Amino acid sequence: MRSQASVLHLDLDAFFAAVEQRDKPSLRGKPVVVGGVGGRGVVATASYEARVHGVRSAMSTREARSRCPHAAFLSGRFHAYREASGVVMGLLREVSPLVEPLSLDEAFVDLEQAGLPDLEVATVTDFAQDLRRRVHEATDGLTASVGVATSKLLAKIASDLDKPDGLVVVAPGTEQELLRPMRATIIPGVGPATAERLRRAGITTVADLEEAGLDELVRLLGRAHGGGLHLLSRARDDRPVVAEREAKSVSVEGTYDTDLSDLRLIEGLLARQAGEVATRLRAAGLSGRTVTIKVRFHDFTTLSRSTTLASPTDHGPTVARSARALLAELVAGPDTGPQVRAGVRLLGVGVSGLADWVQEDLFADAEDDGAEEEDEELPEPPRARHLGAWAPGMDVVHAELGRGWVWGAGRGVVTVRFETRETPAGPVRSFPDDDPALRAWTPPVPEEPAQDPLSGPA
DNA sequence: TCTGGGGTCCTAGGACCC
DNA sequence: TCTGGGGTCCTAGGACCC
Repeated sequence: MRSQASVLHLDLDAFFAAVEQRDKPSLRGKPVVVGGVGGRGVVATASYEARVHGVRSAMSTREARSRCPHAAFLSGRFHAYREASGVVMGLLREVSPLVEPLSLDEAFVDLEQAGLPDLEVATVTDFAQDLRRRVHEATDGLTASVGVATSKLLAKIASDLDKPDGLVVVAPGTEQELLRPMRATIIPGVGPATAERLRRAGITTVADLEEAGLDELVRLLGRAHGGGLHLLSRARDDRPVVAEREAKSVSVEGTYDTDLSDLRLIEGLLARQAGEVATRLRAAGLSGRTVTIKVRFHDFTTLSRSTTLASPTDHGPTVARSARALLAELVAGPDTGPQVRAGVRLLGVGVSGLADWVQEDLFADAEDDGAEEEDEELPEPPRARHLGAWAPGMDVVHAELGRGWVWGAGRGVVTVRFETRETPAGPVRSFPDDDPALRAWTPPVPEEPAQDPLSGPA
């Protein structure tokens, strides 16, 4: 534990939804829900206006629609989220060399490295308020909630106490009195399963955790988890802020609007995902030895199968071949074969066991050349057909009318609202969905140079 | 038509080696 | 005949986080 409040945690408020409201003036002050818009989508972020109606993260979009039918349901624009995140992370790195991003919208900052005159509560409070103001300015209006404390645990909990647009500094020495009355689930790592086990043992608050003692927690939750919780419940947390954390795996998965049972289609989709994984590996200068496929059936049971290669690869066809072999084993299995044929709702491919180099292996190259396969004509997956090219919320540009965003699409018509971050709320116009004057818009400059291609959505 | 996508960490058992 | 440990790698699954 540090003796001074020098760990800062910053969390952008309702991040995805806030970026959408910033960039879509007509949505400011209105309920906005960002997430999967298909039949099996879930909510990634709801604006505070939508939360009033009970819309929450991880809720199915179907339920969110029933709770808040008048909300704007948007599928998400990750280029915009990455851009905004890059601005914020850049700002944080200006302030301290030791910044640990946790996701696009969250980071720890080590204030011991920030060059403050001292780390008294008044000083870090002023500093944090100034930082929040600068984030607001640099992002054109996004708000951040900040917690500052003597540890990561307390800083993170504190940033949540006065959300949105809040600041809580936990005075050194007051950590335990703050923590004790709180639910055990306030501690990161205590999710539904752990909470239920604890509840059955009569443990619901942090104070209960503290009383339980190490032995009981280890008995209930296992060595690592129990031991960790024993320390955290006493506000004992020495985890350092770590700037660079290397990726350990890269994966792609997809849930389809209707269950898949056509084996050729499943194989083709898996091969496509393998190619995407390999492309992302190469973009990050990584390669890996273990290929894993993930399959979820109609009843939500999920299984994975993996295989480890002799040397690391970043080669699409090699990943695809492993994935295909793993699928073939499943299809041949007496239990899993019928499950696959009964319908698959999710497919995924991942590569782990990463190294930041590719082993020279002439023999592997020779094999690959022989095994290279032509891309076969694949039936379109149901999701693509369902959504079409115009996803709600996406950026578009019209040859005469300029930039706008897709308000809705269907039955051969796209509706666009013409407005941007810099304009007032704009007019709505509809077009045939194959109107050549209308194109998807992507940012002119590639991406934030500081952002690595592995950082994904939250 | 409940239940996304991209990750991390942990556990547990078996193989294998010393 | 009986009886070890420890360490590492691999696989599968589960919990959790944002």
